[in-house]
Amino acid sequence: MNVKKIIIPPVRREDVPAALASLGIAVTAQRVEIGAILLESMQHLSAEQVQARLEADGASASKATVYNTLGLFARKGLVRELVIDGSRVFYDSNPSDHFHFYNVDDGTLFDFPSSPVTLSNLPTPPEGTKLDKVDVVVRVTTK
Amino acid sequence: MNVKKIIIPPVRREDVPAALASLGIAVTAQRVEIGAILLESMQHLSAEQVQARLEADGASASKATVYNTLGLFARKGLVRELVIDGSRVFYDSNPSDHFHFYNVDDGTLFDFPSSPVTLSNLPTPPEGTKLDKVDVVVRVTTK
DNA sequence: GCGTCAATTTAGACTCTGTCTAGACTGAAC
DNA sequence: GTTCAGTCTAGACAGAGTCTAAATTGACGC
Ligand SMILES: [Mn+2]
Ligand SMILES: [Mn+2]
Ligand SMILES: [Zn+2]
Ligand SMILES: [Zn+2]
Repeated sequence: MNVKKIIIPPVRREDVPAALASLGIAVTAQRVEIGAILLESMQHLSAEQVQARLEADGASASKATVYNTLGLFARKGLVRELVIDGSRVFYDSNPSDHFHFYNVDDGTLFDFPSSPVTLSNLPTPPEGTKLDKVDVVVRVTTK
Repeated sequence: MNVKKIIIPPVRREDVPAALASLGIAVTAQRVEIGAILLESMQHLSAEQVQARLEADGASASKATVYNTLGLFARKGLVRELVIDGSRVFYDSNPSDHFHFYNVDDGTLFDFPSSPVTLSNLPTPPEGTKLDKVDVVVRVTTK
């Protein structure tokens, strides 16, 4: 497999088990719940927000499971980890390449509108390393 | 002041008080110590690393002072806060615009070699917000 | 159905970074 | 030498995330 499989939201709840399986993620009740929450739409959720939605849905998972599951999903490429503000990590249910706006005053996080942003003349990675991913965060303040 | 004053390392220890003053930072013994450490060269240090170097230099400052001082320096534009990996913030003594490589395997952080990297067609910031800064982090793994 | 077993989940202790508070200290101004 | 605002300090506290050891799950073979 040279081209990485990508799952793009929205994914219907009933299709979540197959989506997990297609990425080699063993299906469990908790993983389906968490997957259904994330894949409902393209969004950016913290671990705490995921756990809050679980409760709201009448489901639940321990803190350890929430963290383990989000970490697993990120390693498998189902979601993308975003390090934005040092106080918590966000998980992005849109794993395709795109950039972000972050409002430092109110903490809101947006995707760039789809537009032909280009990053040119990227230097090659240092000797002995290979590119993993490029994160672009444009920080804005409320005017 | 429309163009922001920038201090570029290295700055000799004896010149640190004037550098602080020029940015409107009141000069104190602890601020000079911390400034001297950071401005010795272009580098990326965490709060913990700054405190360790203070001890190594026979100086010291409380944890609260280290954090307060780094936050103050960042607000005044002497250093730049870098959010790279969610476990701690780095302070970059090169405040001019530049991008970073981060090796996720060993935690090393490099500046891009100076090269004409360009980010084109950046969308305009969302209504009601204005651009603060653009952070580009290229994550690499050890091959 | 029943036992086995590896994978998963769990509660809660723990770690770590960073913040806060309340009092002590500093030093410039008078 | 008194005052006082700004700064510094120890240590309590908070919040995100990790770890551990035990309990649970569920697929599989019988
Ligand atoms: Mn933090
Ligand atoms: Mn963290
Ligand atoms: Zn996104
Ligand atoms: Zn840098």
